Amino acid sequence: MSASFSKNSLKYQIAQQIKKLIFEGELQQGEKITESQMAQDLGVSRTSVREAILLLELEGLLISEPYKDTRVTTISQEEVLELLIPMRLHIETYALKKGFSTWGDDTKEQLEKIRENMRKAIRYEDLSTFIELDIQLHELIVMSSQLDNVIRIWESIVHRIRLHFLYQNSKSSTFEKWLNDHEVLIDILINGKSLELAVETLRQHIVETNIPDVYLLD
Amino acid sequence: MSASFSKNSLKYQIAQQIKKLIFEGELQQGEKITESQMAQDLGVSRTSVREAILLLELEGLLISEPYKDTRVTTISQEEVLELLIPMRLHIETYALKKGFSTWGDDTKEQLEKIRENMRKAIRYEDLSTFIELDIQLHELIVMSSQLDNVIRIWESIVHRIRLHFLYQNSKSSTFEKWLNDHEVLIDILINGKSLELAVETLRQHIVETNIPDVYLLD
DNA sequence: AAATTAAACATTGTCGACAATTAGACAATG
DNA sequence: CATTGTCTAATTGTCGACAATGTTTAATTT
Repeated sequence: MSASFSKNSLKYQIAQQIKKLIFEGELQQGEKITESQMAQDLGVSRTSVREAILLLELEGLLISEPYKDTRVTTISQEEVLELLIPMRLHIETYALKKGFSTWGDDTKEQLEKIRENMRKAIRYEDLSTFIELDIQLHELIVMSSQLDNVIRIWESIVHRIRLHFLYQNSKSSTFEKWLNDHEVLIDILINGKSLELAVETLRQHIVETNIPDVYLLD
Repeated sequence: MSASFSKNSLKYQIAQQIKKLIFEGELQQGEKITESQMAQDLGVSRTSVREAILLLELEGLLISEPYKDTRVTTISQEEVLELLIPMRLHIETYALKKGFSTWGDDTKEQLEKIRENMRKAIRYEDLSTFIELDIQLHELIVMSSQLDNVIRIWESIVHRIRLHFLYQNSKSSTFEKWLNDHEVLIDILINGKSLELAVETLRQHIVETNIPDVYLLD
């Protein structure tokens, strides 16, 4: 199974740049994108931009109507909380179950690095960087499973979730709580011997960092 | 929210045709697809085929390596049973919860039609048509929710599942059981007043038709 | 003969040009 | 006055050609 994706091809790079525009708030939900304009801005052909757009459309970040336009997707909070996050939970715990036993030193080194940077982000009270690192952490867990199908589905889900949380004023009240949470999780992932404990900690972590108490009925 | 997808654009048509080749067994798992060949066969340009391939790649049916080739995806039974089907369960029950109350007469007519055709398929002992109708039934449930994001994720999941079951010798032993199952499910969907009952019946149905007893631990 | 290099081929990646479709402005019609 | 039809501009859809890359084959060297 091809572990190495084609992250360096032009269309992926373009998709990445458009993603950046979206996640940094340059492009807001519902805002229009024109292929030719984007092609000119980025100095590439429209064909490549089209492929990038198709990519992002299938990833759920953009939605385009034929002969009309392409716009940044609008996602409802309900969908995020009731559908996307539960699915994310499924995927990540599955990836951890399947991959944990094969984790090498490199994975643990990356974990260590993320923890290091998280502590830094905390010292500088840099919330956005911290959130970025949180995503990296979860990405690492999924990537380490080396299951291509899992990785892809996860990406499409997480992008949608991320897009939604962009337009939520992140409450820094929960920030304090997250700090300890991450320390515990990473410690278990690096040193823990029990897969079950790791999975359960991860599950708890996702639920607590994402789902308001109101929705915890299921 | 744009309920009408762009199912008629060329790339979707091409994607559909390639899908057909896959689901009818013309193209087997791991088999290679060449863009130019496909373009020639279908009488369209390579660009359009490329876009269709990208579509199917993101839907999980194809996997392509840059400058090398594109092949039909290989999916493990483990992924299907432990990841994809549980996610499918999530999605369909969610779609039913959200959409059920807004179902109009047209939806119920379509349900009736599917039931009709299922009975026919049974009389002729046409298993493959029956399976096709089963997919249509579930598709209808999801489509009726009119939630674009949900529909997309569902499609990508179901295509992968379908691809997998293609290469499983469908046991006709369970066939008998399915017949009654479907009658009950459709009856509740058409006449049932209780959403909860409908959801629970659907859940039961998916579990029973897809997951071998061995995997029912969760 | 085995290993290495180089040329030829097949396939995918990128591009600019042209066609098809849509939306909006504006006139013709009842 | 509302409606319908027609033009125009903007945008997306489709195409064939050429560039970049990977694979195979054949020649060359040891």
